[in-house]
Amino acid sequence: MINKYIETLQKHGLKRTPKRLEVLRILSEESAYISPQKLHVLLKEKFLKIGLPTVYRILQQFQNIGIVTSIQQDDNQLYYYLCDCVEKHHHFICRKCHKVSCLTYCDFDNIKQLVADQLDSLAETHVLQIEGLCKECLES
Amino acid sequence: MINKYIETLQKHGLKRTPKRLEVLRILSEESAYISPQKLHVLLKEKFLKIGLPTVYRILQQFQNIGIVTSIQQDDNQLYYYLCDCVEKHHHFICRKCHKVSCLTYCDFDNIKQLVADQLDSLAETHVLQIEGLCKECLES
DNA sequence: TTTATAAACGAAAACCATTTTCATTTAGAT
DNA sequence: ATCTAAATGAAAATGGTTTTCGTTTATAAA
Repeated sequence: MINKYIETLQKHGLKRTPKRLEVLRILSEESAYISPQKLHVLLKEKFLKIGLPTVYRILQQFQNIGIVTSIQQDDNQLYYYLCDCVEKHHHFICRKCHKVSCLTYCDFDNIKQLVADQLDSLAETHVLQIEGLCKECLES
Repeated sequence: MINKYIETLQKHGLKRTPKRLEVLRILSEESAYISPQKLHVLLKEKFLKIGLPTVYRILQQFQNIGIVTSIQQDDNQLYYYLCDCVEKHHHFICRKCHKVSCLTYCDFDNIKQLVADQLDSLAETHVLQIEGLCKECLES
């Protein structure tokens, strides 16, 4: 599974460095979104010397090449999660455990049409963030 | 038009201060989203002494009582715009002139159902941000 | 395998939006 | 007119994120 991401790295001219690989490993084993700070703590378990700027750089690069997505929570902080995003879809985020789940849903074609009809405007991008309680958190 | 917002202020126990009224006036004459910094500059044209913390406090309070909405742009900054939001709807934002337009559209009922069906989860909130080019910016 | 080079990285500081603290002022009720 | 909680200004603090720059490393070519 990680191999697919490594290919994406190389396709975009990003070198295959130990730190990038470890970030991929951590993110792929994590079902919840994660803060750069927490990722930094996890990375320090493996690397004696790794700075927070490196973590930020890696996350930004990964976001640029489309293998991570960032979300902004109410605390005005960025969080990140891994998603290949091959097909258009959205994510459901549990506000309690922070788990991110893919939702087979995207209404952008409809939205584009409505924006054209109602506003004579051109919709180019959209971001949909859905939050609530996941199955496990509902049961507990 | 502003009167409605003033009522909302008082309904929520916020005093009718000159600075809050001026913020309402500026926002109601502004069709684009605005940064706290720019709002501060505009407010200083009328008030000799007004601090940035006051601007932030007013915007947060207005957001709490539902008369302004905040959005986060790629520069990691918060911007604000006025909207009464009486009915469920979303906004279209022009990425060039930053104008905010209401769009008669909300698919949340459907989303709730899909989240229940696909994930056995409960969708509680959603944020949809639609960006593109408005009519004027398309023509120019 | 060695070498060359651009990319990656660490350390430290800078940046800057936002928040907090606290003393003073003010809006609105009595 | 008086009172009191809310609002505000000033200054500093906070803290997430970015920049700078010198050093190291991944990778391709020799």
